[in-house]
Amino acid sequence: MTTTGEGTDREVPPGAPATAADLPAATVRRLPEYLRALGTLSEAGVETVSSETLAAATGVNSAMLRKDLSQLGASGMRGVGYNVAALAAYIAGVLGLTKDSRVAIIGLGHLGQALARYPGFSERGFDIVGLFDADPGIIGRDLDGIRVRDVALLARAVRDEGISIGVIATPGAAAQHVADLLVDAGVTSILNFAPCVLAVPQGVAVRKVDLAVELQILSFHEHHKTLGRPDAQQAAVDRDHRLRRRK
Amino acid sequence: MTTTGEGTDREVPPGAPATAADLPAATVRRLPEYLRALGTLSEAGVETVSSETLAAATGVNSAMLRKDLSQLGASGMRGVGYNVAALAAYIAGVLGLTKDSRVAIIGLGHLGQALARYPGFSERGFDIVGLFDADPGIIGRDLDGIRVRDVALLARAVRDEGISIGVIATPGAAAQHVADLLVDAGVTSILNFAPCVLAVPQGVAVRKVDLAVELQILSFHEHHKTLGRPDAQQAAVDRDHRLRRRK
DNA sequence: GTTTGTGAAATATTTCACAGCG
DNA sequence: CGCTGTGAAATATTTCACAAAC
Repeated sequence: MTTTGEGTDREVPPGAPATAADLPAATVRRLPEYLRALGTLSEAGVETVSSETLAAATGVNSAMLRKDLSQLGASGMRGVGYNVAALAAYIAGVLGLTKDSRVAIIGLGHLGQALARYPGFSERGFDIVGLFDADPGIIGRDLDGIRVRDVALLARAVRDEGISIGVIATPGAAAQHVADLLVDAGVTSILNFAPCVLAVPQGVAVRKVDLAVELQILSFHEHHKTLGRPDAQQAAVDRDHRLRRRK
Repeated sequence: MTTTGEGTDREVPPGAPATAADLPAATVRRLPEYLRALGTLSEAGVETVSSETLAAATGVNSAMLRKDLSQLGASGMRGVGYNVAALAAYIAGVLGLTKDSRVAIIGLGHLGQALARYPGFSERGFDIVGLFDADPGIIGRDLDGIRVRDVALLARAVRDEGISIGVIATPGAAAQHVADLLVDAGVTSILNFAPCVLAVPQGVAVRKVDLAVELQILSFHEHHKTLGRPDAQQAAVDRDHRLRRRK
């Protein structure tokens, strides 16, 4: 068996499994996908799922899925599959989603405002409790019941309101300054939408999302598709096209 | 043009270098970062940059940067570094950014509206020329001079208006249908913000951005930081903290 | 002297393929 | 039987380290 060797049987303690501390980064990236697919299955009333089916729903290879789960310490039943509800709860525990996290968004231009109103955050356990901007024209504005505050008040709010995640949606030029404020206030998880690399101390996790970068990567593929082939291979595309739809 | 052709051999044709077709995916992901950093340097009046400096500005190892560039076919000067302007032009060529791409956004809820107004797209060569939604309450609305059309008109618009990239910002339930419409209309590059896996035929490139997933990954790190250590190691964090800022 | 370009080593990640459990 | 769990093989990616170019 994996590790956890102990007592009579694999009763998973509420918090998180003993092992989960140093999962491969690639595995961690996939866990939220698994969780989402499990949620869909659960809503559909499915109680058990095979690695093959769950892998198809998340776009990965089934062996990789099994390996990911076994590294987590989760377990299925041979010949049967995984219990959907139990597995979802287990993954949620590993991801630390058993209680909601409190999030601040800094920078309320178009993107920041959209993020502040994005329902997917609260649906998945992230409470947006603070909105901050430096622009007097934006400070004081009300977004879905939350008032935008002066970024000068950020540090205190982080401490007083238990904010653990900062989302930076400012222009690139302001992003490093905001990151410094967040770090000084004790935030160790940052999601950065500004198009720049942030310097932060060891121990602070930063994830970067750059929307234009995604388009540029698509542009690369587009460019080399039309470049590499005059027009061929379109047949194969059309042929496969009817295989999609439904899991 | 791209390489500033040198004499007899390796005259790179305007479009892209001879080699660029099958770059490692990891390299392609980094090219937009390099390009952005080069743009910043260029604006600052810098003419030449070493792999060490450019790597620092993009958060990668300098050897990897050099390997990436040499795989592209780009070249620097030993003892000197890379010409900023030439390298930027070269990478832009490889990414197919020499001419603007035409983009449609489907789904104009909060996120879609923010994307439609996001200045970073047009700044980096992506023209948003079509906005589509299925909601009669949104169709007809005007966003920064572009009118939102009925999604039923999508296929024709793709063909008539030379749209090559589709951005899906609908709820998950509608995303696969929209993807099918796009694919049927001939779009082969899709950026998907909906929280679901899209099935598309071979030859269609899909990139997925799920904002909640990013927060969940941060949650994992946060969870296992506070879990693994009662409170230690904060000293090291604070010590390093003053090393940031400025490259 | 500095910095590129790159083999070779080290890691990380994915896939195969099958023993073994339920 | 079908399906999990996992060694071992295959790939992919990153880092090291140094010779060659300027």
